[in-house]
Amino acid sequence: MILKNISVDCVIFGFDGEKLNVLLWQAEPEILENFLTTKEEYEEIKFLFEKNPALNKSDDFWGLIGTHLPTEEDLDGYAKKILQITTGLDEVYLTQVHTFGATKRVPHYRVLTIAYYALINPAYHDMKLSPLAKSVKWFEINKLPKLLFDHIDIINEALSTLREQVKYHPVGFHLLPDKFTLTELQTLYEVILGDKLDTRNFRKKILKMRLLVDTMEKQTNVAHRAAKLYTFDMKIYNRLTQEGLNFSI
Amino acid sequence: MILKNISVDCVIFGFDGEKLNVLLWQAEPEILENFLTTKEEYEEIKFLFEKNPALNKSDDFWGLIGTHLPTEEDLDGYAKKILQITTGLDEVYLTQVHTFGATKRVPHYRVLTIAYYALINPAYHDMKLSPLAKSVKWFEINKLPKLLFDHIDIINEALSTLREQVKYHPVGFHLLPDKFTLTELQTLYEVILGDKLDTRNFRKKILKMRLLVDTMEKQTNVAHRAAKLYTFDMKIYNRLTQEGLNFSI
DNA sequence: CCAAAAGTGTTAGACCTACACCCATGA
DNA sequence: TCATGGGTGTAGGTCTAACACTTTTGG
Repeated sequence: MILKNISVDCVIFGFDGEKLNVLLWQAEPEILENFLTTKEEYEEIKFLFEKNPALNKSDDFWGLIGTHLPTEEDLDGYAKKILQITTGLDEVYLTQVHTFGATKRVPHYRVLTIAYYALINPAYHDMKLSPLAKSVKWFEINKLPKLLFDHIDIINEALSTLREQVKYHPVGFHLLPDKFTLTELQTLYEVILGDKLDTRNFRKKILKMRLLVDTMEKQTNVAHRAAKLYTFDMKIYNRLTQEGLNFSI
Repeated sequence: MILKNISVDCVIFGFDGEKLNVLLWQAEPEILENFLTTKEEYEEIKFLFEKNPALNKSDDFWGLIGTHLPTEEDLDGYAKKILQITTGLDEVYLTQVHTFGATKRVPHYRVLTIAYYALINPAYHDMKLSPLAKSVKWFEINKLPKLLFDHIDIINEALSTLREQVKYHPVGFHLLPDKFTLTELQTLYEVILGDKLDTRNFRKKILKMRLLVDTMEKQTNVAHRAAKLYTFDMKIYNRLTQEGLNFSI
């Protein structure tokens, strides 16, 4: 059984070393069926999609990844499931952001959506291998396509939540590969906060936290001085996640 | 029409000058009817309440103020409406906190609840004048009664959101009367943060923000030196609400 | 004149900001 | 040897934390 008035949408952020991206899809009927446990579940809500002109295949509208919530699924668990199916990732940073519930946010039917945001590192997953490959695509956060419903509001809300979070919690690290350079970390912060940071001060502040561990490795095959690779100290990472930190550089 | 799978619950915080309190109710059928536009709406969901043993009048369980969401009500608007009916207050600080959606959070039926929290100043409203007077009561935040469902989790989540918010946004002021003393403000912060603060440092920090305006009035009828009364500067207040502030005293 | 809470300043250390040059690497 | 980005230190100003006594008021 499907809860017809309730959907879950995920704003999936990814960082490619230069830009902040969001993962969007064009949800065709056969894809939606993958999300639901039984064919009957899909039949139940099919009319919502068929009635909706913005979901015609001919259209160039994109949407957040998500579907209606099945009766027997916990809310948080289902958000996680959506992410697993879409990206193949299991241990992902995923948090509820906000519930959008204006009466007219979706035409023809009352649907509230509970928005989550996720931070993933695209390097860990080759999207081309996913069964959803044809319909899923990364978009730069400031070059978004036309979006369904109020999805632009949802993305903006998730982005401002990310910006708030990143100031006091070490969330940004979820977007990086296991080993990363200080410059990559700085670029990540600059992209999220939308501002340039001073390199020397940034490094001082980060290193003082003792959050980073020098792996003793370096970049290879770069046409300039190779940068040290760091990883982060899980103990200190977890402590800072609990206690918060002040990262208003 | 009522959305049977969706309810809205409000965690209403009040400050009496000494303690932080939460407003709870014992929702009897005749009271619930007041919240719904038509009698038919109540009939639709009556069975949910009748089936629920925790809602027998004989019981000493209390719950958060809230009901199921009607189809034609915007989510935010309805949370505001609940608050209006309960407290008579109109211009109230009200924010969405979190949506609780575990499958078994309510027995017999799947109900997700969207939790809001509100900050009000009880001095502005005599609860005894409300038609809900018999069923509504303030409880100290650390002397809560037995609570329905997962309402204790909801209160805890709202409280930790309040604690986070208060560090970087001037939300605490909503809990104070128009004119207040610096000691009252300090007590409020101490109660919310659950910690003692240094009086001299607190005053320096607050006054440096230029957020407070000296009304040139003083307390009367106190058996000690009368304290100055302050109000706050709405322009600076609004700016700080936008930009955030650092109140980690 | 007593009890009770209001009100006030200084100092030492930590932290933040601004700023410019040399270093290592591959092509 | 050149182009490219990696890596480093200092000084001045601001903010924070710790700390104790005098003032005003009503009873």
